[in-house]
Amino acid sequence: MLEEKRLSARKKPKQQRSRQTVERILDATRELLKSTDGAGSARLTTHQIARTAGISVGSLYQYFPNTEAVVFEVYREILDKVQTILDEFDSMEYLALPRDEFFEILNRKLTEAEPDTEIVLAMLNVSKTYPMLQEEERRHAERTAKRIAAFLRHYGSTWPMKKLERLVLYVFYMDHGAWMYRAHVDPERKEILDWEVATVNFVMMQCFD
Amino acid sequence: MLEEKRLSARKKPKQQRSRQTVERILDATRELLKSTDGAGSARLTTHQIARTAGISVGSLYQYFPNTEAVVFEVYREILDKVQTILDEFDSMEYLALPRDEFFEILNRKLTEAEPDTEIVLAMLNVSKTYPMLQEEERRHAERTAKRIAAFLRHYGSTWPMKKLERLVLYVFYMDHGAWMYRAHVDPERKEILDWEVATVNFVMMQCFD
Amino acid sequence: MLEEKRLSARKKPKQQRSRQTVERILDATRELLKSTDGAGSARLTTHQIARTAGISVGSLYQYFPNTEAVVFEVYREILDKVQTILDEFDSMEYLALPRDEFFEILNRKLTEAEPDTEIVLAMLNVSKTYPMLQEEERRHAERTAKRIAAFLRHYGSTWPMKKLERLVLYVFYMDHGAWMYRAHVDPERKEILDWEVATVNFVMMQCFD
Amino acid sequence: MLEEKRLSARKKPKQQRSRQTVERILDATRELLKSTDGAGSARLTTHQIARTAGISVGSLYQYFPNTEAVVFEVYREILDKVQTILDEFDSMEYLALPRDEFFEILNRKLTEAEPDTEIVLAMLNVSKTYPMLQEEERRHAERTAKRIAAFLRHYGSTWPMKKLERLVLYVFYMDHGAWMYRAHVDPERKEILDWEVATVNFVMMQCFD
DNA sequence: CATGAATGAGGGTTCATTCAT
DNA sequence: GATGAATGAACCCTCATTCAT
Repeated sequence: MLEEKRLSARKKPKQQRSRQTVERILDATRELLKSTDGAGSARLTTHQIARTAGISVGSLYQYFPNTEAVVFEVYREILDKVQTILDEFDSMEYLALPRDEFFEILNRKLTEAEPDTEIVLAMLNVSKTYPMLQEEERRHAERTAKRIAAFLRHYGSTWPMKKLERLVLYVFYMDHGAWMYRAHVDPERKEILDWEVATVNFVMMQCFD
Repeated sequence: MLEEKRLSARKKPKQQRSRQTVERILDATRELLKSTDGAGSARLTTHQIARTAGISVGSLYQYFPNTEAVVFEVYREILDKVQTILDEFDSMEYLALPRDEFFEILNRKLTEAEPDTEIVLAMLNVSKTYPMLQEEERRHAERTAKRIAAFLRHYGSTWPMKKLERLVLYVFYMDHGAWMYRAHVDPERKEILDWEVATVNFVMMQCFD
Repeated sequence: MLEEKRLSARKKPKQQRSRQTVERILDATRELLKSTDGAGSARLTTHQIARTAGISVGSLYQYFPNTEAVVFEVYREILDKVQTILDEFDSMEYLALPRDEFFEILNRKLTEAEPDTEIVLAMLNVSKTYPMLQEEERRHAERTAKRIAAFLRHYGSTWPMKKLERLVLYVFYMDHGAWMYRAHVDPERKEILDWEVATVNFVMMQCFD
Repeated sequence: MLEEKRLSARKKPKQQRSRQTVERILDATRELLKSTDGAGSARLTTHQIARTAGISVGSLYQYFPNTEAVVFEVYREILDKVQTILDEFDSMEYLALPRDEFFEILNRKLTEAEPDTEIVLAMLNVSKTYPMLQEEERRHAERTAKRIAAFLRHYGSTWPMKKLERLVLYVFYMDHGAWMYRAHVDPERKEILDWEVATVNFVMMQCFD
């Protein structure tokens, strides 16, 4: 009875035209999210998105069951990039590297995964107002923590797995803060990147003491 | 065109009864913010607040020009506590302490400034949906950064002032992340506190290298 | 989680003004139901009702949680009249009458309970499109059947109670048809009344064979 | 201004494929009507019908100008069966039967005309929401009443024709009620059939007194 | 002052219908 | 012919804000 609110796309676009429409919707959403500049209302409306995308509301609803689903799609694309990077490092080639080098490269890659700082921040903000996004965020955090914890184990940490996961999770959330800093204060300056990497390294390396 | 929205209370409550009403409104707001559990979207409505406060909407508008102003007031009280602490430490007495002890005490005090974790987190969340709150948050961050940067200077950092301020700001935002970690993952476990203090210290102390 | 859709009024009107508003809403609803002439779309909209009542949609929602609730209220007033009549007959005074007289009077009273044929018919029609109204209708039917079955028992029918209830229910639904006849075909002509009473009597009296 | 809505099929399907498509549409509609279970609101949507029929909306509009027309077609097929039965009885062969036997057979045939109880009831329900269906229903009722009245005349009733027609019409509508009873209360139990036949007989036979 | 009734713009969503491919 | 993408009017409902009492 309690019909689960769908987030998945409603309809698989079959024709060329519709694939374009979906892309336009996602683009418009990204644009709007950015335009709020990390400072914004954090709530998009279907009409807004449709207007920006140059389509009608009806069209939006052909492909997405609700606003949240649109935002969800945009978000998932961002999160997927992170998982892809982790997949890449989860290989003989990388895991053979010396510990410090491995994490140095990994962390740098993750930090630079999404070049569009504004949109990541906007996502973190809006996610607060969409319950399903919150959940996805949390799931993503946990999955990521698990995988990085495994890397730490591989490199010889003797901490129990659960504790390792919590540590990574802590780094993960802490890093949200770094995003805010970047967006609000210092979108260009290089020093933040170094600070960030240094901090992440410092915290993570505790597990080898 | 862009009519500046008023945030200050409409009238200064002078009589006993009025001050009581204002206080009831603020209490209700705090209560509602907390009840969102740090996870919620937390758009408050004027009716909600009024009902919780046991007054009528009309009365609410006697004292506040709009919802944002109410939330703003609550927020300002929280932020003020931080400034008060900084005032306290900005004195001969404290500044005579040894460096490590000074920052140890300061950081601990700041961390414990607002005992009500839930409400701070709720505020961080809702602030995203109220532009004026965002601004206030930013102003607060900068003011605080300036003052702590001054402390770091006092204790001998040779970094340029601007860079010091950025460093503190970085710590400041990073700490937001720690709040989220606490709320989402680990409201009880003690280890987070140690990690947090260690991290903050690590980052800050860079300016003395 | 599955928040039961409310049908009860939202707010008890406290001031004179609001009681008027509620009355205006109900009047408008009745008017609209009738104006469809038993032939109509069978679906009212909130805007329609509000416009007809000369108020704003918002006001409607102050007193009713949704359109269905408004219609429900109108309906309940009609059904209540029937229950009131049954209450009246459930008394020493009436139950002492001879059988044929008792049912003769009862049936005539029930038939004439709601003088506004059109609105009863409209209700029967719209109820199809509002699940909660359907339920109420059914509840009403069963309650009524039970009560009249008890009367039949009192007058000596030896049929089992359940069967008696079914018989009355049958009469009840059959009579819906008579309403349609009246509304569609013959709003004035007296003969229908006699036919109706005769039919009802004929069917009911079977239980005394 | 009041542009008359077309109900007839847009094109006469001549080719094999087209007739098949039309048939699929009608089947889908019947299926959907039944699935509302006699209790449902039963506003069908064009997309629903098309999907169920396994065709595209566009195709549906090739053959029917709008949803109402589709339902209309389904309805007409049901009503036509009744007329066909009446045609059959309007013949020397049947009219030579004794009165009681004639009506006995006729009523039984009519009752069993449409074996699909659910769909008849669904139609009675949805017809309320389509003005043109209502009209058709009424036309059908009047036509049928005229014909049966003629039978009654043939068998010697001395009532004026108009009055006879009204009587049959009354029986006709009353019987709608019986359908509802069956659907809501007692889909299995045999007693209802006997009650129904008895009632119809009782009412009709009045015209021979 | 306090109350709560009234307002209506605006957001979410559906669906009949048209039309380019 | 068939397809399904696109449209937008229309419905439902909420909530900030005003104002008569």
